[in-house]
Amino acid sequence: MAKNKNSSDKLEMAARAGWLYYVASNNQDEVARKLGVSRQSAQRLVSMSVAENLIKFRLDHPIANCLNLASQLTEKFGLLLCEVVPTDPEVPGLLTGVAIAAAAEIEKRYKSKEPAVIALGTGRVLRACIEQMPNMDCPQHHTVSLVGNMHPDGTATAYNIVVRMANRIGSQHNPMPLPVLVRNAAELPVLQAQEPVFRTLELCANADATFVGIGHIDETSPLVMDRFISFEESRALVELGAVGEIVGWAYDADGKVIQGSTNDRVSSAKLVPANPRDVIGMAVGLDKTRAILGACRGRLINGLITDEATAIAVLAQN
Amino acid sequence: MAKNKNSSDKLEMAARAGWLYYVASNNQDEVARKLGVSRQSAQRLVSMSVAENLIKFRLDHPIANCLNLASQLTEKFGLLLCEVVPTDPEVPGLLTGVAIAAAAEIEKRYKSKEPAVIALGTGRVLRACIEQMPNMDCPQHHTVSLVGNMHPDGTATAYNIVVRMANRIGSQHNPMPLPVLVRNAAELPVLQAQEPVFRTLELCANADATFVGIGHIDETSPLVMDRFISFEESRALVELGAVGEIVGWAYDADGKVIQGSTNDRVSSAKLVPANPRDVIGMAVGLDKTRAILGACRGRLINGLITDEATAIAVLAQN
DNA sequence: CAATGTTCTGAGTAATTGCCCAATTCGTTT
DNA sequence: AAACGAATTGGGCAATTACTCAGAACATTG
Repeated sequence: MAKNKNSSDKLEMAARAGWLYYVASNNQDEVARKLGVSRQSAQRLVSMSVAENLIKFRLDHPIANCLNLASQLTEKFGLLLCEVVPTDPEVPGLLTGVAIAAAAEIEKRYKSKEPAVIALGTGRVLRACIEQMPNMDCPQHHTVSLVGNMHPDGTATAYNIVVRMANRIGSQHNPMPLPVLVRNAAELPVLQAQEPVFRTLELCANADATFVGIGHIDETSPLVMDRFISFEESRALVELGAVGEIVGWAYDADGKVIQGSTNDRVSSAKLVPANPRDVIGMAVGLDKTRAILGACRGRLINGLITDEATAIAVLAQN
Repeated sequence: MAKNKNSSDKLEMAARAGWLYYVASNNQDEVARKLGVSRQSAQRLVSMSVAENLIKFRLDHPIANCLNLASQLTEKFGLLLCEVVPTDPEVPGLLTGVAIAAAAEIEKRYKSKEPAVIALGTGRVLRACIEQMPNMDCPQHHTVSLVGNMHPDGTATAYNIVVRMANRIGSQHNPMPLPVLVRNAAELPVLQAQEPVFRTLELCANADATFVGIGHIDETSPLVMDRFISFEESRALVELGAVGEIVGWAYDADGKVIQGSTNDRVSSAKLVPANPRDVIGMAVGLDKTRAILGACRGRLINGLITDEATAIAVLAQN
C-alpha cells in the first residue's frame, strides 16, 4: 500500500522531471529547483522517466524506418554494417537508392590514403553502383574481381565491373581471366594454377573489403538469364536446396554452399563464412528475400545494403 | 540544387544522429564513430535533430494533478474530451506542451482509415501544433479552414494553418479564400455564395472534428495584434460584453455570440453551440481564463486542451 | 527497543556534452 | 588564377550530466 503510493508518486515526479527536462528543455538544475529536490535527485528522476518509458522519443524523418530495419538486421545476423535505403513505393525495383548507398560505402574505402584491395563480385546493384561513383584518382588502390569476367568463348561478360570501376576510380585492377563456370570440373585446378588467375585469387583472399551482389536461384535468376547456367542446371540446384548465389556459388537456406552440381565448376574466389574482413552483400527485390536470408544465416556476408521493402520482407520471413 | 542536396543530406545525418542518440541511446562518441564524423560534428547533428524537430519527445504518463483538473473540467462543463498538460512554472506561456497534446489528438483523427474532415481555426497553439505533427500521407482525409486565410488586400495571413497542416499530413485541403472580416456586412452573403467559399463552409459544417484556438478580447488580443480588428472595435466589443473569440466570432461570458459590431462582418464558419461533433478548443495563458470559461459555458466547444496553470485559473474563477 | 536490512540522499568524482574559437575547406567572385 | 567570404571542422575548455559510495532515514523483525 504505502509502497504502491510511494512508487506512483515517484513515477509522477519522474514524469514531471522528464517533461521539464525534455519538453520544456530545462537543465537538471532548473528541474531540481522547480520540483524542489536536489540536483542529484532530479537527475535520478529524469533518468527514471526514460527508463520507465514515460518519455518517448520518436524520430520523424523518412529514414526513420530504415534505421530501425537496419538495426534489426544488424542485431539479428550480427552484421558489421547494414544500410537500408528508402523504397520508392511506385518503383520498388529501383536500384538507384542502394546503388548510391553502396557507392558511398565503396568510395569511403577508396578515399583512404593507405593502399587497399577492394574485391568486387557481380550483380545489377554493383553495376548501377559504378554510375554513382565519382571519378577519382587512386593509383595506390587495387580493384580485383572475385569472379570470372569472360564467357567460355573468350568474350568479356556484360558485367565487367572491375574494369569499369577501376577506370572510374583510377586504381590498379585485376580482372579474372576465366569463365564464371569452367567447362568441366577437372580442368579447374589447372586453370587456377595459372599465374594471373592465381595472383588474382590471392588478392581476393586478402581483400580489405569485398562487395558482392546476392542473386536468387530460379528460372528468372541472373545466372540463368545471362546464360551462365542452363535452365536444367538451375532446376537441379533448386532440387539440392539452393536459394541464392554469390559470385556463382550456390548456397542453401542456411547459407551452406551446395556440394556438387554447378558449384564444381565455379572458378570464382571461394566464399569464406564468417570472414573477419568486410564482406558486403547488396540486393534489392522481394524475390531476393530467401537468398539474402541464407547469406546472412551462413555468415557468407557480414554487411548488407538493401532497401526498405526488401529489408521488411527479410525480417518477416526470418 | 547542390545546396538543397547538401542540406537534405545534413538533415538525414541529423536524423540518424538523433536516432542513434535518443532511440538507440548511444553517447555522442559512439554516434560519431558510427556515422564516421568527429565527436563535435556528432554533437552538432544531434542538436540539429532536436532543433529541426526531427526528434519529438512525448510524455506518456497521467500526472495526477493534471488528470484531476481535466476530470473536474470535464465534469463541470460536460466536455467530451479534456487534456491538461504540466506547466513550467517559470515559463507559463510555453506552448510546446499543449501543442504536443493537441498534435497527438489531431494525429489520432488523421490515422483513421475512414476518410475524415478535420476543420481548423486559428491561434498560436494550432500554429505550434503543426511543428509537432509527424509527416504523414493521408490523401483520404480533408483539412478545411474555418476562417478566412487572407487579409483584405489579398495577401495570405501569417496563420495559414490549413495549408501548412495539409502539406505536412498530405491531405486534401480547403483554405477559405476570404478575409477574416469582410469590409462591410452587406457583401457577406454574396461572397459566401461563391462556389469555393460555399463548399468550404459546407465542409466545415460537416467536419468530423474541429480544432480551434480560443482568443481573449482586449487591447492585447490576437485579433487586435494581427490588425484584424482595430483597437476601437475591440473596445466596442468589450462594451458589448465580449470576453473571447473563436475563429473571429466574439462571445460573452456566457458563451453567447455577440450580436452586431464586428461579428456582422465575420466570414468564418458559424459556431454551433452544443455541436454533436467534436469541437476542441485549445488555449494557454491566464489572460485566456474568461474566454475559456465563456466558451465552455456556452458549449461553443466540447473539448479542451490546456495547461495546468490555466486549468487551475479557469476552475478557480468559475 | 535493538538489530537488521532496505531505500534514499547528497557529496564527490568521472564521464559526457555544449560551446567558443582558430584553422581550414569550399564555393564564389573578380 | 587569385582573392575573398561563408561554411565547416576539430581542439580546448567550461558546463552539464551520470555514477559511486558512505551515511542517514526508514521500515521490519525478533
